[in-house]
Amino acid sequence: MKSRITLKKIAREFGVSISTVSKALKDSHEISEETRGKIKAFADYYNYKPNNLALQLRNQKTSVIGVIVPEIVHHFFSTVINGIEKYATEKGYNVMVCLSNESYEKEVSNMGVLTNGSVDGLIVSIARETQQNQNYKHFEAIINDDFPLVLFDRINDDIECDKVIIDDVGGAFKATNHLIEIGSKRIALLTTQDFITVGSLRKNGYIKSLNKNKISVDESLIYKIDDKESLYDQIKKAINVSNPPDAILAVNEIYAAIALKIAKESGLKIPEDIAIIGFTSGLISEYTDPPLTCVEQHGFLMGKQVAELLINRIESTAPSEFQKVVISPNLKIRRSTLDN
Amino acid sequence: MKSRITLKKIAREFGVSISTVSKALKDSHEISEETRGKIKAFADYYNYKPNNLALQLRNQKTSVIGVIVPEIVHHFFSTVINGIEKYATEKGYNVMVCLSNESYEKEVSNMGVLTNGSVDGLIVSIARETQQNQNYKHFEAIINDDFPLVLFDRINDDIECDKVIIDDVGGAFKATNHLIEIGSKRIALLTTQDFITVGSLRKNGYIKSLNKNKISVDESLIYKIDDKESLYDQIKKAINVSNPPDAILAVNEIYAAIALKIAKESGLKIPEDIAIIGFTSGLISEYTDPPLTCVEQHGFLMGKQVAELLINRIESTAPSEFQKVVISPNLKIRRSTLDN
DNA sequence: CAACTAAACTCTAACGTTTGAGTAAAAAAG
DNA sequence: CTTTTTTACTCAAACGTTAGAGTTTAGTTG
Repeated sequence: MKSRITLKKIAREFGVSISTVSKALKDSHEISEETRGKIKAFADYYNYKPNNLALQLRNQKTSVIGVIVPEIVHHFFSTVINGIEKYATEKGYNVMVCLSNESYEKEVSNMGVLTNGSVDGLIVSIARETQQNQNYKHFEAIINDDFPLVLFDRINDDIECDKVIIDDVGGAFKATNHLIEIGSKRIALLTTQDFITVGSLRKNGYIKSLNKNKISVDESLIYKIDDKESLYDQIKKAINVSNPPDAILAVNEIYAAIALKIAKESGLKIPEDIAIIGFTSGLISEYTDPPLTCVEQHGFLMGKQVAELLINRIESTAPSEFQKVVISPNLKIRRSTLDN
Repeated sequence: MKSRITLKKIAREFGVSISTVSKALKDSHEISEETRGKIKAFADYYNYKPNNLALQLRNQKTSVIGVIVPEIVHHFFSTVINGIEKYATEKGYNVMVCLSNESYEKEVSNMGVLTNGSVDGLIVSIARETQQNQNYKHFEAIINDDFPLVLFDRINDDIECDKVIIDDVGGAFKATNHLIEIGSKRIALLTTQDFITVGSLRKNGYIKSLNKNKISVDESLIYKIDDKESLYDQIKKAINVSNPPDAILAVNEIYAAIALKIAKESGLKIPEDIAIIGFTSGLISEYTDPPLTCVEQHGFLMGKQVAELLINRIESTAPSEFQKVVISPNLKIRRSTLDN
């Protein structure tokens, strides 16, 4: 790669000092019309652009936001990133995306790299392994430095920073209420293992709705799916039983789509024999047959919120209280719970 | 944000010079055991980490790869990014993702920002608007500087750099051959407008297969879908006709899923009355009923390839010929083309 | 005891930029 | 013709780091 033209090279070309060139390019009145003109023409011709690193170092400001997410091939996360990028660009920031790949170690190393001057602030959704280990030392380190940080979706309440979450309890509550309204009595829950916070929150919403509707919680209807084994086999066990449930609430889209598939294969009619609701993150729910009713998570809005909180934190000088923004999901009713 | 500790501050603390500190932390024999010890302990206590910007400026190397894609909420692109990130991390690089949002202007500005020192190399998939305008000046600029650049998927042959593409012609050829083999005679093509290169390449593959199988090309069976209008209405016009096609090849997953939905609504049996194949990028095809046969694009592999080419280019000193890597897609046969 | 060597530092330049302070020469003012 | 002002510059420091060259002091050698 050819090295780019710098102020120094232009200065040498005209036998002037570097600061003369810098000022000339900034149209400073300190430099004569004539000198300004020739320097600008030359710089233009050689396509001079100030070096970002040098500017960032001098200004102690990168105008870059770091984002660390567990995965990127995931509709919800990529939608959030899209929202972050949109808001960040409007405000003159670039976005640097890193993946933790659900690994504690990668999360730590990514945070280490990004916080050493590369970015002005950080947005993180915590890796599964970190949530499992409950090891948040790497967060404490940057919190102590008052490094701008916003957590979203996969958060931890002990970390003192701005946060944005979906109202998972409310979403599951709404969904369960809807199932009860359409007459379901035995609602199975397909959830994740307990350490996944969103999974357990959604379970709480499910239980809250049952309680409110005076339906006793039947633990045998709650299935904790392990993502490392065959989803298909595990979900089959929830449906192919002697006394199958009359409704299913799945904490994500894939579980719901698989449940739908299995139910159909078992000859069950949807929603007559079994109604199904999932939490959406993608487009699958729209194209299944029947299309799936789902809890919509508003990832784009979430991204904008997250970016807004972070940029405010970066740009404000006065310290202010940390905020926790809760985004209410809404229920998108489709034919998997409603005949038309 | 509290300012981080620097060599200068440590130097001041012990009344030594900055270089003493720098060397002490690097365990240089030039510094006495005693001084080294206390400096290292102090640095450790205050969690000293060298500032990246300063290192990058000094070393003229950022170890960051820039990626510019048209969208991120898109299974194919996010999968490619995943592959890039995987390989880049292995090689000690970070990834900075920017979105062109299909806009020429954003592509130009993103490239401008990233190439001014922020990254060591750039990976781009060209925005729709840029392909439409045929304006590639911004690429020429960085090509002239020998700035490391790799294009993927949405490429332009006039830009001299490394490239990675899917064999779109071959994929569509395979898919069309398969349809003909199962007895389809009137195969409709749901494609994009001509300026989208992948769309027109897939059309070429379709035509190539018809020619090879001695089926005349019926232009009235080729539908150029405009992404800005209602996909549903446009695709309906391809199916709800007096003499409907007996097969559909769609150049992406959404078109295929919508076609499937419309065909079912119209009372057509799949695949008996109408067989359907799409190019996949996501998970939809797996969960439709029947599941869709599709051309699989290997985005992750593509990402690794792209990153490998770029990092080789960055790290090699000797100039070498530009490569064009072609990845062969494969046909995943599901029930939308085959009874079971 | 002069000359040399080793130890343990410091200095300086470099990466590329900005900006306030300093300076020399020319022009204007008194 | 001296003083002041203006013009058009250059200098120096700063951001944080590294690495080779230079310096000081003490100890060793012949």
